[in-house]
Amino acid sequence: MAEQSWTIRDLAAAYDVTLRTIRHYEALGLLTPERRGTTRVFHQRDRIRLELVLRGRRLGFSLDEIARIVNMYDDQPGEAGQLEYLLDQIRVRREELARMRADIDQTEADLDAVEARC
Amino acid sequence: MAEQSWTIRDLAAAYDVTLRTIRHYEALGLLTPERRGTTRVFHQRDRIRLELVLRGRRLGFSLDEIARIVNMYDDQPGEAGQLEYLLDQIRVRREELARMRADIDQTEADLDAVEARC
DNA sequence: GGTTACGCTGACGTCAACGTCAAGGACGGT
DNA sequence: ACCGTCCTTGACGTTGACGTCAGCGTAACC
Repeated sequence: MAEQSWTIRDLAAAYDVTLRTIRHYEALGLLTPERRGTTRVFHQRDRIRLELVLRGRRLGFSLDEIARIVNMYDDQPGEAGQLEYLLDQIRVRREELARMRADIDQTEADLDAVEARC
Repeated sequence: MAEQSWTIRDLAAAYDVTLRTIRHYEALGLLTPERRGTTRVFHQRDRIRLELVLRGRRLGFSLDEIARIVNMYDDQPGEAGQLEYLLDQIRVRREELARMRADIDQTEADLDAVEARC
């Protein structure tokens, strides 16, 4: 069975983003579609990447940070220094996520209080 | 005992933001310091507000959204329409927070996987 | 063979969230 | 009297994340 592929328009519709956004993400190296002539051809890999990007975006990360994060998924951690760096980045992200979770908890508690006042 | 107060510099140092940021937040109505002459004088209320703003910021909300949220804490929900609107806003925020929590869970699971690969 | 639909690349515009001067007023210390 | 420190208000600059428009190519359809 041949590998499935999508046009830029397909992808934009599927994830509710604009064509410009997808092109922008490619310019930043977040997506690396195949080219047939000048036309972009997207594969499953690109869909997964886009999902990662959008999730990062919802979590408030900059596209720059997201780039570093998604590249962690692909990188073969060749050298030992690279590996160390990678694990360090993971630790940093975990800390951010943990603080976010705490912020969410606090905010929800606050919302509870506001709601109770009604 | 007199109410405690702080200068703009105190507040900036305490929350690790710039003076410009604090002035910007005042311009947007997020902070409403007292004035002694032209000089801003901050009180406990402003500290609490600033904490809310920074939490909202860490969660990726725009200052505009944050303004609406923090004002929910103060508003006396006068009319019934206002109240309805307020509760609706709370519901919307809760949904966003819930999705963020899911995103965080997913991202942490992904980080686990990346880490395990090492 | 003209129109419509889709694709591409520049390149300039926009908006939020500040950064960064410039120019000045109000203090305390020496 | 003058310095250093803190405060103020404009006002223009910057960065990120796209929006938007111009100008063009191509493939399908009628």
